[in-house]
Amino acid sequence: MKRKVKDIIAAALTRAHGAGVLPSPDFPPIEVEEPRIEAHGDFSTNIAMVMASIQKMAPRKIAEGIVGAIDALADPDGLVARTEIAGPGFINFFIAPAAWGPVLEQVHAAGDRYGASSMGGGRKAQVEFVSANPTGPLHVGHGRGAAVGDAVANILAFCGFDVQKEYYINDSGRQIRTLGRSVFLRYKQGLGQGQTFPDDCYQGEYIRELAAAIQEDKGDALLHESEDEAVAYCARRAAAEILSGIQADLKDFGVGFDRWFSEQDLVEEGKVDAAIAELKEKGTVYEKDDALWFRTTDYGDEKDRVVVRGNGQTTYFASDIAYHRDKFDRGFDRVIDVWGADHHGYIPRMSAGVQAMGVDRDRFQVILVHLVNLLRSGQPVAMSTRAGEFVTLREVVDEVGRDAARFLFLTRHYESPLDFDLELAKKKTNDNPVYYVQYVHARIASIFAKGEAMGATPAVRIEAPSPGLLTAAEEIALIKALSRYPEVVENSAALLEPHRLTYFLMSLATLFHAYYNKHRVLTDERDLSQARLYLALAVQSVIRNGLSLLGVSAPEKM
RNA sequence: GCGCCUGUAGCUCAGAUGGAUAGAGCAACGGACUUCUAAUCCGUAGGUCAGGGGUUCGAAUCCCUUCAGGCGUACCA
Repeated sequence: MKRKVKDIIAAALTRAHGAGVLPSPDFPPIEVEEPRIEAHGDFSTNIAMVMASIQKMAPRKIAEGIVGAIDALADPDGLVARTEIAGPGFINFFIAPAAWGPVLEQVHAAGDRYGASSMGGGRKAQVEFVSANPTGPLHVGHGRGAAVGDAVANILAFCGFDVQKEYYINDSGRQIRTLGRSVFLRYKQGLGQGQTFPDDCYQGEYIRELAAAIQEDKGDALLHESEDEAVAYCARRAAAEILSGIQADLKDFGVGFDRWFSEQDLVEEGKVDAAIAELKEKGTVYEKDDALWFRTTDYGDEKDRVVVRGNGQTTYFASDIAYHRDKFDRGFDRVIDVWGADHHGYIPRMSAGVQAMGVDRDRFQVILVHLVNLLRSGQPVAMSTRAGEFVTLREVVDEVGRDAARFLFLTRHYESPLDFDLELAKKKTNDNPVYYVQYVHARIASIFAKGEAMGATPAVRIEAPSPGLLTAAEEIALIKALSRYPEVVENSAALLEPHRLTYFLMSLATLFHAYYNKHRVLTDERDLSQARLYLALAVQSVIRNGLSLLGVSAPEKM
């Protein structure tokens, strides 16, 4: 609808210029917004004020010229019932109530694809997210990253990008060795070789469990191997087991990946060395204090960074450069990384890496997801990663359910810290937005069940009602909201902000609940009932559509 | 110290690319179930958009600055 109003304005501008009312043919982009205040109409434009200096005319005078040019030629469908010039020069548009009808037809015609766009033009985009080290189970923070990454990927795919979802496994390097050492020490303790357990080892109970499993399997065999071999064995085995746990957790959270990318493979295939060689070739590295430094300051970083340490080992950063080299080699036009906010200092460095490889900097984007504060009835739940005491994603999902967890993770902008209250997440009331939205879907399903029992024909589902039946204020408000959906989806995609969709769904739900309480869908009048069923079905479709982009189910019954 | 993020109603938060009189939920108070699911709705009340400058027809939004909080600032990952 907004699109059509823009077209009308554009036509009016041309006509006004042709009639000599507007001296200059130089028209700025037309912006149309929906005023907050109802009295200001359904849409309004500031075009007259923006053009004032170009046309060398007073804004209100220009507005008069434009309004005068809105005639049957500019508005062939007769959408505009009335216009007015207000304030410093706004033009307000009042849409004829009957003109909203076709929006519903569009919703029904497009079905599951309503709101989809070709914005991405089939370009390849990769979203890499979660990527937690396989040194321990996923916690709630990872859950938020998973919910955000998955939703962003879904939204981009819906907007015409060819999206691939990837998980990067840090299965090489020091943390994995520490994992092996931790497990081996617990293993030795289990066999009575009790030594002190260092602070820099992983403290969690799961380490003991892994050690116990190894003991059960291998007895004391590892004690007869060299320590290096034993630690390496523990590391390999523990990492594999933890990783399969992570994979199961994500699967049960409804998050799937197209590819699990191993850092170890990257190293073994020589891609890390190749990346370093490429940097050398390009002359962006230098040696200092036995180490090899990458001149990231050339790309805006605050200091240069080491890629090869004095001891000859490559850094994590070196792997990451190689990894991103590989991503772009795989043909992605856009690479989007979802990181925990504590890694924000890493962005300039990674961006430097990408640019040094000759990739345009805006093809690489990072979404920083801020932390989750876990609460229970308003009280913080003690969490200490240090002591290995943290609440896992699985525990949370088991307690509150997958839909609640996923939806609540998306109720904030990801750069805002999120309070996640376990008790609130379980509540089945107004306080809990998940059920509030899902309830609309179930309610409408229930109306249809009732309608069929009353003998409403299936035809109501596909036939557009005759115009003029859906004129209640609540009905127009619902249709307006539905007409905004495609724009909300596009904005979500353009800004990589799924919470916009979450908020849209909550406000659509509010409108429907209000409508439901005020009007009956199933009435004695057949035509009216059909019209309202047609509207209700459109609302249900958009709710389902939006929830599915967020990875949340749309139940028929609650 | 430097860098990034945040600061909007008592609480939790929306307000992309500058628009008219600042938005929602919760909490508080008062109402609505013989009805298609009350997991709902309606109403009342609540504000120096952290403070101060600037840019312009117009600023929560852009710029500068002060303050407060969070995070980062490794030859760790």
